[in-house]
Amino acid sequence: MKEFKRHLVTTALPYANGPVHIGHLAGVYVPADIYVRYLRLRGRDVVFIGGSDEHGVPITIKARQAGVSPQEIVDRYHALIKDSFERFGISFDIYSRTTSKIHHQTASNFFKTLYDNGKFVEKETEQYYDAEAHQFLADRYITGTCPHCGNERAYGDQCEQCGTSLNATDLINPKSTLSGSVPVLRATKHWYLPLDQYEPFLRDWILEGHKEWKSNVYGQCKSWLDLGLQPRAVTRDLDWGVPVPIKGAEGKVLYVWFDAPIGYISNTKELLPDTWEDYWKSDDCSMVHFIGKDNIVFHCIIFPAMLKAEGSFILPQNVPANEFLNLENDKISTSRNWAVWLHEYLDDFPGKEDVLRYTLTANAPETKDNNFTWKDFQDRNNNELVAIYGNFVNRALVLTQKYFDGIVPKIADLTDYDKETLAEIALIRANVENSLENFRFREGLKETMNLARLGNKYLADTEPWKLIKTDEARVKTILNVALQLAANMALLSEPFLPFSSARLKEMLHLPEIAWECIGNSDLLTSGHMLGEPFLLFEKIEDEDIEKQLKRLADTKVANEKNSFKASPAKSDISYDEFSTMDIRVGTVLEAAKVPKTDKLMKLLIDTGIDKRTIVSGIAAYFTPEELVGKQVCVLVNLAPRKLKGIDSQGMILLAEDADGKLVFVTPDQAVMNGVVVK
RNA sequence: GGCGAGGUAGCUCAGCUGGUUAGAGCGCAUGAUUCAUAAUCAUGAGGUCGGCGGUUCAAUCCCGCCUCUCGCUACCA
Repeated sequence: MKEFKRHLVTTALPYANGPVHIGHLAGVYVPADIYVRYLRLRGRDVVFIGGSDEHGVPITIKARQAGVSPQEIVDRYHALIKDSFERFGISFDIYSRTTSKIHHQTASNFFKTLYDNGKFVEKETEQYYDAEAHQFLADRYITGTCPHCGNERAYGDQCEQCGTSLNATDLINPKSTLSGSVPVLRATKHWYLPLDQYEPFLRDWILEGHKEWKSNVYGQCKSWLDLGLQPRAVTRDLDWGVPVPIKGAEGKVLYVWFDAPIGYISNTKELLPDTWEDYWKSDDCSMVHFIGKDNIVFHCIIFPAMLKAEGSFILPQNVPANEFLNLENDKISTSRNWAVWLHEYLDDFPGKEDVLRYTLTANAPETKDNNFTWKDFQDRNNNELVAIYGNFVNRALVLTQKYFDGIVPKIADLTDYDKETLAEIALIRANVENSLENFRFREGLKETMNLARLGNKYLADTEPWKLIKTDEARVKTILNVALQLAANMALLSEPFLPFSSARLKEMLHLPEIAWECIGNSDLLTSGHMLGEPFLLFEKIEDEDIEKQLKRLADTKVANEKNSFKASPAKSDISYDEFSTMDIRVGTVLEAAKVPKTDKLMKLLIDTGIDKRTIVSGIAAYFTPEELVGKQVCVLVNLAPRKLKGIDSQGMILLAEDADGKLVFVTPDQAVMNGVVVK
């Protein structure tokens, strides 16, 4: 592995419309912080960049809902996020934000450079425009009736009732959420980054040049490249963001995914106004992006293409993306409040920052999605941190206190076993280093704990509490060795457990010692006065865990209550309008799954009028066998539509339950096919 | 459906380019021990390495098919 002069470590910018939860921590911030702390301890030149992502449509919507300005929203969450990271010991060199002046300038200049060098393609498309509010509407600003489930409050990008993703133009009766007026389609011009042109470069750089990347990252990139890249719009019609810095682009801003990664550059600039280019534009700097798997394509495909287009920046050396963390066997979800929020954890478990850091690292989703449970959190604290690490330290200190008044005793003679034990430290250190250099944090942590295990074994084998009656000189040697192990543990565990490391150093009255000294057996000199022993970790009781579990159970109950709300009645219609719908009872004659789809079923229906083909999205809930012979209600005068190449002539009526399950609306006695439903 | 990642002991995970009896931590059982927050130490039980085929002298590791989980994507009148 090439030795770099400088290191630039970035973490995904959390979106400033909500607080940070354990999923963010486990996937991005904890591993990044371990890596950075390690590099610093090795004396490497490293900058650690973080910040809030504060632009984009969801923030403007949240602001509108709360009746405040977008700035107020981002101010609130930026402050909350920044503060909780700080309390949790994520050791950013800077945690800034994309609404900063310097970011606006940087992003603006970046765009301008690409524009001036002809790196963009201009395209005109038709988008909804609100004539009353005098602006184009992002998909999220348009509501209307979902063509699938009839929800009248579906958004232009997605219906939140049935989960379908939509195009704004799909909506029935579209309405602008700004003015309530009916939007009109109008042409608008945007700039696109022609990603397709960068395909050969990306292919060579990633697929040939970075085979060492994690398999999930490499595989995802390969998948994208093999599918073929499309030009992507880098601008939007919106009034919240970085204005597009060219003439004729008034009212347009940079699309949020274009401006956000530039935030890494801006924040470095803010931190190091004079020397930032040493990190961003010098081949002897290694840049590493810590992200979650949802961000792979942005950091491995799009941002590198942007950097390449600009021309003067380096590309990331690695992008160690993690998978996702689940919570108590369920997906973490901000909207469902299914999460452990960092700021709440810090309040509920004061002084236990390292317990969460430990649990999240030991169980990090490095290779696949993992599950966080409070029981596991308690077990790892009680059985590992307390029983192995804390206990060993406590034993060494308490024995020294008891026998030698807390003064590091002098070594008489080292036995072979003593020497072997001490020699083990350097081996463990090498293993930890190797793990961390290769982004294997789980493994590094386990290795670190092996040092404490070694200490416990050493004490059990040498039994100083027995020897004290017969051979005080030997006990002095034993405790000296044990204390050296404890001191080494204080140093070795620092990247992972910085708070405990500091407390242990304090307990040992250990001065600042270089990482390279780990493995030495004279970190504490004889005659050195130790501090008062206190407990490094405390047990976590069942009631603490039960409190957290109850909170989650309450959330679940609340979610179930909220999940089903009968949608409000639609506006009145006349009988004539109703009677235009021709609904008949029909019988299913044949049913077969449509190949190459998950949900579509092709049905042949005897409507009494004729026999016709209808395609319906019910394959997930019914088998063909149970459908044949069934009587159903059919809207027969719905305009035909092609689905997967099959002409669908009508619609089967179904009721969708709160959990999405579909149920037929069917006559409760057999009737003739073709009978009218009214 | 397409693509990607994953399916290894009760739980969480290792297993690097195929090679002797498949490993670790936690949990469990038994024994030892009492300096220590009943904390530790030793020993042990426990796996048809998702299923079926194939390549090979030899496959957890390579190839094909199937199946389950997660993600991206298509589809839902």
